[in-house]
Amino acid sequence: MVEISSDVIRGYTDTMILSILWDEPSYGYEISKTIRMISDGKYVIKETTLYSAFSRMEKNGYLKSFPMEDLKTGKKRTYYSMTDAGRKYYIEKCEEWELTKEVIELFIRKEGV
Amino acid sequence: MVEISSDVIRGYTDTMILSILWDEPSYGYEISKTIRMISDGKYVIKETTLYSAFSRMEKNGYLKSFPMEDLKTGKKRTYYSMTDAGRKYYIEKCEEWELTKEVIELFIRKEGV
DNA sequence: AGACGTACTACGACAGACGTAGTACGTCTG
DNA sequence: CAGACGTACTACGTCTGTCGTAGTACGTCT
Repeated sequence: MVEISSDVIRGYTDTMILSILWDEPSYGYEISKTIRMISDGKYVIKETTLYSAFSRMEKNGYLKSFPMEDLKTGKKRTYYSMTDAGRKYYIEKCEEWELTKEVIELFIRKEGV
Repeated sequence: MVEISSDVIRGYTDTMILSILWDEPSYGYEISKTIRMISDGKYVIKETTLYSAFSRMEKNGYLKSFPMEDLKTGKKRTYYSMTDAGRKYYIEKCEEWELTKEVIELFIRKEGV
């Protein structure tokens, strides 16, 4: 069973989170469920990784947190929304990804080659 | 200028090195030049990163080092060659890469989308 | 009553990448 | 012929992101 190593994901958890926040604000638990769902269970972000990413990104000005009540349950949650800097950062990371992918693939052998 | 962040490469430097050692043994400086050449200057591995990867991989049994004279210059160099475990590891990393790439791309927006 | 899901926070460990520095030797250049 | 530069490392310490462990709190389900 091939598994994704955290060393590869490292540096892209932020991008995943921002990708989800692009359209609308959300909060921790919901984001983690969304990531699991989108990746079809192939990647499950650890809680500590998630919340440390939040505080890092808020410190860097990519996110803003605010308390809000969950629309469905009415419970108080800590929501996060993207800032303009966050959108810019996300777009840059997407460009960086294309380059990184290209470079790494120069050193990868496809199955059967 | 988009640059590759070390957090993404993290965990794939080993794979790059092994990729170069697949066909024939080589030594530090030569490997670093080869990586720079293959990636067309897009990725330049730091010396410390390279040599710490060597000792890590030798400890893990993926590489074996031996002293040998450079065929061109006749100078003594520390050569590294892949073990069977190294080849197995490299193949696994290539498979892992395919999965990782798939997952990350689910969170990446292509230019203009 | 206790398990489980939800929703966090705090603290510390770990590993890989990197910065800085130093050594040594040979070649090239002004 | 002195100094810069390329080659070929080694040693040591720092930083950062991920993750393990643990704890809190509240609601639902069985």
